Amino acid sequence: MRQDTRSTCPISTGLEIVGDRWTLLVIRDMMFAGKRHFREFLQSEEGISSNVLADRLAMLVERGLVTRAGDPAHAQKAIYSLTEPGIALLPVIASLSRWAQVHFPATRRPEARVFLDGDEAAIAALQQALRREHLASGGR
Amino acid sequence: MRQDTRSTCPISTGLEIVGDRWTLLVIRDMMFAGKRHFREFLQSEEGISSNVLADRLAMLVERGLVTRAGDPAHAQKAIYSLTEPGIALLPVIASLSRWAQVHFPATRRPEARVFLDGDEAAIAALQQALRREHLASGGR
DNA sequence: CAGGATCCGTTTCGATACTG
DNA sequence: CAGTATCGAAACGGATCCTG
Repeated sequence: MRQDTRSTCPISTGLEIVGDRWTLLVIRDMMFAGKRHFREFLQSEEGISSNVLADRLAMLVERGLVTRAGDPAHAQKAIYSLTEPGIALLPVIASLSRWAQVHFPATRRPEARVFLDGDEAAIAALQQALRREHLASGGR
Repeated sequence: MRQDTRSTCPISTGLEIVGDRWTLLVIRDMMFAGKRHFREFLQSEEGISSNVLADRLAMLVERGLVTRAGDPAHAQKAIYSLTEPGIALLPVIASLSRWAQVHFPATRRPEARVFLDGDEAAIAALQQALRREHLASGGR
């Protein structure tokens, strides 16, 4: 029972997890802009709205890419932090970012400059920093 | 590190281009499953619907990731083919795929096995094959 | 028959007002 | 400040229809 009308593709993509319009943007903000609080994500220039942001953060926590620290019931602190699976997305985002800069330079904002893809040392260093931060703020 | 109300992130992501739910799936099918025709994309197990598929293909052609060959006005052949920017996404998809397999093995379908990330030679070879195919089927 | 357009019910989004 | 409630707008998904 291999082949019916539905043909399958020989790779899995992970797009079920990060394939929507906002999820990767939130993760990017945590990685490269050091954002930790609900309010900070709201202020990203792409302009996510609060209900969608709440939804995506909840999903990220549920799937284990992010943890939420602070009072579980009601907290006005709410610190979000990347877990290991989340941190592991760094090379993917770097790779995508480089693709965009090379093939669609027009979409690049003036301030956009970090260019990690291919720089293994820099990637590893940033990942280490994120790991340390994760541990510091309530880790795992 | 500067801060106003709209804080910006130091990298551009390319998500404006490939950040929706379907675009990367179509590209993946072209890369790894050798799909070329409208009908074939429709049959992917994720189940894209024909109106959405038509829309995404048109957008991919417009943005230059894909070309459409056949009679420009009305053709019942309609062969879609990846351009260089499209082909350049291969490492990104490979990287994402590996991430998913490592951190979310549960999402992996049994048939999913290709594992190119990190295998530079294999990536380059597949890209070469795609370039040849692109030239063969109406190139540029 | 293939590519794709059209119609329409359902889901998701986006903006903003609101609550603890 | 961290979210929720609400509601109109847009996108989706499915079926069907149209055109070579």
